[in-house]
This record gives sequence, C-alpha cells and structure tokens, in this order.
Amino acid sequence: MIHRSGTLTYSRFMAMAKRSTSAPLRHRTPSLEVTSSIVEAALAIIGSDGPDSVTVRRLATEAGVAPMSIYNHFGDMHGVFDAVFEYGFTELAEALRTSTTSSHPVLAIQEMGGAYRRFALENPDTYAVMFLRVVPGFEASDESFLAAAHSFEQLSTAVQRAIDTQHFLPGDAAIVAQEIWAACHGAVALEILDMCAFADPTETYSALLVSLLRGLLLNPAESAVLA
Amino acid sequence: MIHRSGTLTYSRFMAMAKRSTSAPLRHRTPSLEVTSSIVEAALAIIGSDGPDSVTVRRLATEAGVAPMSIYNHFGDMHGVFDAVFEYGFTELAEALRTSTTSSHPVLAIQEMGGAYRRFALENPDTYAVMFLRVVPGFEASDESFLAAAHSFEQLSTAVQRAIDTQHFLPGDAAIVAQEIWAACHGAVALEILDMCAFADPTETYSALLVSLLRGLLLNPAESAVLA
DNA sequence: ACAAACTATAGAACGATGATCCATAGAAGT
DNA sequence: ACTTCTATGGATCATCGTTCTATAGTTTGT
Repeated sequence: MIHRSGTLTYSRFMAMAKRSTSAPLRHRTPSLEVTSSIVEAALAIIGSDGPDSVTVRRLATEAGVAPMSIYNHFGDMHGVFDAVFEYGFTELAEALRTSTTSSHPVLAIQEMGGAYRRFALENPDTYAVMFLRVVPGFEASDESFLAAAHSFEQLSTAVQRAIDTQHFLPGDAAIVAQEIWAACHGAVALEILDMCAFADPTETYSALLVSLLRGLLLNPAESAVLA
Repeated sequence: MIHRSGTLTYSRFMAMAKRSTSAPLRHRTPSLEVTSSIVEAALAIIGSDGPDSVTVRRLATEAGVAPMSIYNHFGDMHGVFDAVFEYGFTELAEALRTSTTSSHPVLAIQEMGGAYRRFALENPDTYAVMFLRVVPGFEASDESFLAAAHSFEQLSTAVQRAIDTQHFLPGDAAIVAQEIWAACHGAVALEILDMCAFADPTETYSALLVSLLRGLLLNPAESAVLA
C-alpha cells in the first residue's frame, strides 16, 4: 500500500535531507540559550500568527531546538505560555512605571491608563495570553502571578498618592486601583475583541478614564484638568 | 504485543455493545430536534466541564446524534459555538431587560449593572465563550453580533434616558453606554479569571459602578442616592 | 586527565482531536 | 407511491500534545 504523501514543506525537506546525510553530525544548542530562544520564538509566533499557532513542533523548529527540549525546560507547553505570561506582565509593569511624566497624582493615573492601552494594542496577542483564555487549560503559576501583582502595584501606589493628597475621595487604595484596572481592562478587551461597534474605541477609552476619575475625585469640579 | 487498554468508560461500553449487535437497527432523530439537542448538549457540557470539553464526538454522544449531524447542521464546530454565542446574548439581553425595577434612570442603570454581573457569574463558561477567546479560531458571525447588539441596546436606551432627564452630563449615549459596558465587563472578566487578589470582587464591582456613575452625573452630589 | 552525571538530540509512537468521505436507509414532501 | 433530503455509522486523514528510546555532546567532580 502506498501512503499518500502530503505537501512537501520546507521542514519536511530538511528532515529528508538530514535523513539522507550519512554523518550524524548533531548540533547541540548551549544549555543557557535554549530557554530564552524558546521563549523568544514563542513570542515571535504569537506576535505574527497568534497563540494558536504555537505548537510544539513549530516552536522547536523556529527556536532551532529539539521538541523534547521544550519538555526538558518547561515541563509542557503550558510552561512556555507561563513564561510568556510572566514576561508580558514584566513588560507591562515597566511600561506603567515609566509612563507617569506628570507630577499631578490624578493626571499621572490618567497617563498610566494611556500606557496600559498602548501596551495592549501593541501586543494584542500577548495581552490575550495574559487576560483572555486563549490557551485551553492554561493557568498561570504562582510565580507568574507575582509579576502580575507587581504591575498592579504600580497603579496601586499611584492611587494611594491621589488619596493621600486628597485629590481622591478617601477609601481603600486597593479597591480603587482594582476599579481603574477593571475599567481599563474592560475597554481594551472589548476593543481587541472588536466589540465596539457603536462607539469609537479611542474616544470611549479616554472618556471612560475621565468619567471614572471624575467620579473618584473629592471635588469633581477638578476634573477640568483632565484634558 | 498486547495493547494496553484504557479505562472502560460508559461510552466505550456502549460502543462495544453496539458493535457486537448483529442487527443494524439504526435510530433516526427527527430533523427539527437535532439542532436544538446539539445546542442544549453543548450548553450542558460547557456548564459542567467547560468549553474545552465540547468535542465533536462527545457532543454527538450526549446529544444522541451522529457526529456528522453536527457538520450537517452547523457546518463545523465553530457553528455550534456561534449558536451558543447567540443564545448567550439573547439570554443576557433578556436578563438586562427585566432587571430594571427602578423608575430612577440612574438607579435603573445601576440595577442593570448588577444583573450583568449576576448573569456572568451564573454562566461563567458561557460568558467565556462570549467575551473571552476560549474557543481557538472562533469568531462570531454577523447574525450573532446582532443578538449582541440587542443586549447593548438595552443599556444604550437606559443611558439615553439618563441623559435626556439631565441626570447624566450631555453627550453621546453610545459612547457613555460603551464606557459602562466596558467597566462592567472588565470587572467581571477579572473576577472570572480570578485576578482580583487584592480586593473583594463584590465590593469592587459595586464601588466601580458608583464611581463611574458619579463621574457621569451632571450633579455628582446626586450620587448619594446610589446606595 | 578521566570518569560519571546530566541533558539535548532525532525519531518513532500513542491517543485524541477536527474534519471529510462514503454507502445505506429512514423521514419528509410531492 | 415516488422522489428528494438528510441522518446514520464507520473508516480515514492530518495534526495536535505528549512520551519513550537510544545516542551523543557537555559539564562537573575527583
């Protein structure tokens, strides 16, 4: 019986070529590079073709690594996504940290909100790994949640400052920060999902920030400073 | 070589039993029931084991239907999820429509926000199909988006009323409704994803509604009526 | 310097998945 | 009653994550 062969892809060609060489000639990637090259390849695939396209075989090919190395270094595919998750939140924390140019506590939060959306729109698929359930069965590890918590702290301290300086109504900074985070996430998520059919996403986002911040102000009249 | 057999599940037992019967004895499900039974089975599986567990074979088994019927009726698996998507938004629209008991326009919106969260928490996995990207590659059809739009209209008309009665600041009702929707979705999404480590979700949600509505009020002092 | 422990390698293999094809036969419309 | 439609059940395909195997390159301890 003749097995019907599929299309001849480049990887198949390479596999056949390697098989035909008489000398074994295995190349071994240095141990320290393996982990980072796998994560970088994953980020590249996520960015170009989306998280669904990150398969063991393709990831190994694009990282220049054996499929088994993924299991050696990350346990399973979820481990790779966990690394992506953690990396994403590290980047997000950095983006939030460097976003505040204003000395005004409320304006600083507004700028932070802008940086949040910018990050999401620049890395929509990474954002989807972090905040949507695009990877079936994946749940972030405790260590990765620490990175997420670090992102949250950036906002939380800014909120605390706004409360301490009596710009915001007195209250629990954690709850207020969570309110702002939820609002920003919701707007960005709907935008990425393309569920803003009836309103311009950019306009909605800035309006939402202004509305929410106005509601949090001790003196709502102060909202005039919010551009 | 002895093939190591897996656990003997009920479906396996049934499959073996069927295979051993000599008479064909096919039963045919009436055409009209097939579609609904498939969707109902999908909803049942989603509710009990999550969207990932909805496979062609299991869905066919639990719906009492041949695997091919799924393709005959829905084209592919995405078609089934599209039906779930549409059904979910139909239910959501109904939940929002029947939620407003108050005659006060702003309180009505607040009640609607409560109904939104209640729906999401009662059907978290259906909500995930609607608002998270839990089904790889699935995108809702245009018809299903109409159902989603109908849900949005419930909120949009309530917002228009709050603007017309001069409770809210003057502005585009679509944008304001989108702001509220985004905030509610964001809070609920983070709660379902269990990313509210530092603040109680229930407290955060009601606080977010109050803060945002206060920011939207023509006279923020009126926010005292928001419980 | 040499031996042992570690781990990356290629490749086959397994079970489960979505999807397609097929001939048969029951249900529905004329 | 006859024709058309379509559900059935089973085989089949490619691809997926994962595991196993033997081999061999790298690192480390003595």
